[in-house]
Amino acid sequence: MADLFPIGTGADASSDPDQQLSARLDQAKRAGRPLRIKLGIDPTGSDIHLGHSLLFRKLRAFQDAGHTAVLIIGDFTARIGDPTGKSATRVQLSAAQVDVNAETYLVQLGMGQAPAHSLLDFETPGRLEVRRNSEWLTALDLPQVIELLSISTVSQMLAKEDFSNRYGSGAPISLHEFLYPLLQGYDSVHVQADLELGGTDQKFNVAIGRDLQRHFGQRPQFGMLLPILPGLDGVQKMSKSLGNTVGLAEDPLSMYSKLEKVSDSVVDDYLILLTDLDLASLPHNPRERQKLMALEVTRARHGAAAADAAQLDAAKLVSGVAGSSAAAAEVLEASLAAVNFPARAFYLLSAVGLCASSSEARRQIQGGGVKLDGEKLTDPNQEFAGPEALAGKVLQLGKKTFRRLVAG
RNA sequence: GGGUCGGUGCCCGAGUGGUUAAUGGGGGCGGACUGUAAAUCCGCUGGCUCUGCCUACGUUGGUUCAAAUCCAACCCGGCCCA
Repeated sequence: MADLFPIGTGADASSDPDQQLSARLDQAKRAGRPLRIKLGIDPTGSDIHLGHSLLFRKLRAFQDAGHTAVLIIGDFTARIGDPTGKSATRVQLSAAQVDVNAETYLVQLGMGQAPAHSLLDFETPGRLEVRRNSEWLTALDLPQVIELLSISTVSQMLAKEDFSNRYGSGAPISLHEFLYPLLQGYDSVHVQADLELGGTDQKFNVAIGRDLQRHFGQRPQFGMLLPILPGLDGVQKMSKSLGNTVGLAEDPLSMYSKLEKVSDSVVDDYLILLTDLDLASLPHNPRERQKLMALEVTRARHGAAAADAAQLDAAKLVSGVAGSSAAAAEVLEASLAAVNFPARAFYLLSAVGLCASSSEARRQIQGGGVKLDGEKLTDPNQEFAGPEALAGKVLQLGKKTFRRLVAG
């Protein structure tokens, strides 16, 4: 399912360890050294989602085959922002924000957990290097930067679709954005990567890495380009900034509920890319397929028991019997400790975190979207004297959001 | 550096002195419907324990009873020229 780059055609390709991955593997094996598999992630958000998990699953497969995963936390490049797939200049992140994000990434990848249950193997010696690219990128001086810049050309950069689109439509492109592919490529030089993993949209960046490695006298890396997972909307790629993701850290219920609602058009893609199921053996009814996919993906992350429970709970939620059902056990609790009584309904909603603001809460109540223990609230000014009147009850916003109120 | 056009709410984009928290789309959130979703229809889409008060049209000042709308300076962007 992955594309290799370069493909390695031509007369002598099959034996050239720079053109044919199998030749490189043989060579490494004879030399008794593992390959260095580079995967870079920019800690621009705080969640790893299913789109990323494709890459990590592949990286783990390399680890299990005895190779060294070189995970690069792009703490420096994140501050520039990868222009790939972007139609506007990215907001630059602060160093502190990047640090926080990087930390949560590692936890989600399984740092501190046993390899059997985690996405990456953090424990077996020699299987994982975690590097931050600020380590070497902050040390570059101007002559070195100029050297990097001299390796590529303006027309090469403008040939990249994202840049040409923006240039063509008159959107601004800052010069520093041209630096991104070069810096990412320089990462490959610094860690001496044999192979870089990435989505198919990373081909340009991987190719730049090869150019730079050659320039600095190293043998160029291979690129293994994995398909891009479509997002929940079924149209655009799964991406945090588009809000169409399923996060690995999400609880089974929300993971399942999101997945069982994806467009029919991407159900098969998810089955192929995220599960090991055989498509031919699956039911043809689209709804059945969809639910099976959601269940299987949730199982892979949370285990069969939790996934099955999530499926049951999801069914109960839509049929509207959530209040007292088993699902209620999983409902988030909200403390009334921070609420100042007497509390009016709209204030309660915002104080408990169900609505972003009290004005929004007021509107939701007026719109008929709020229930308390299954009973619709109609008056935003309805007053509650004290916590005793509310403790233990379930406050509901819309069909999917619940909070069980607890005293203290 | 010169010329020119422009910067409006999450995004796009109307509005060129006065019922303007600011038309209209998109997106989002809620409601109805359905096999979930989509599509469709309806409501909402600054904040505040709210029948009132506060903050908003790049920034800062100014003119005026009154400014997103006029003036000045500055900041930022597009295009053309250098």
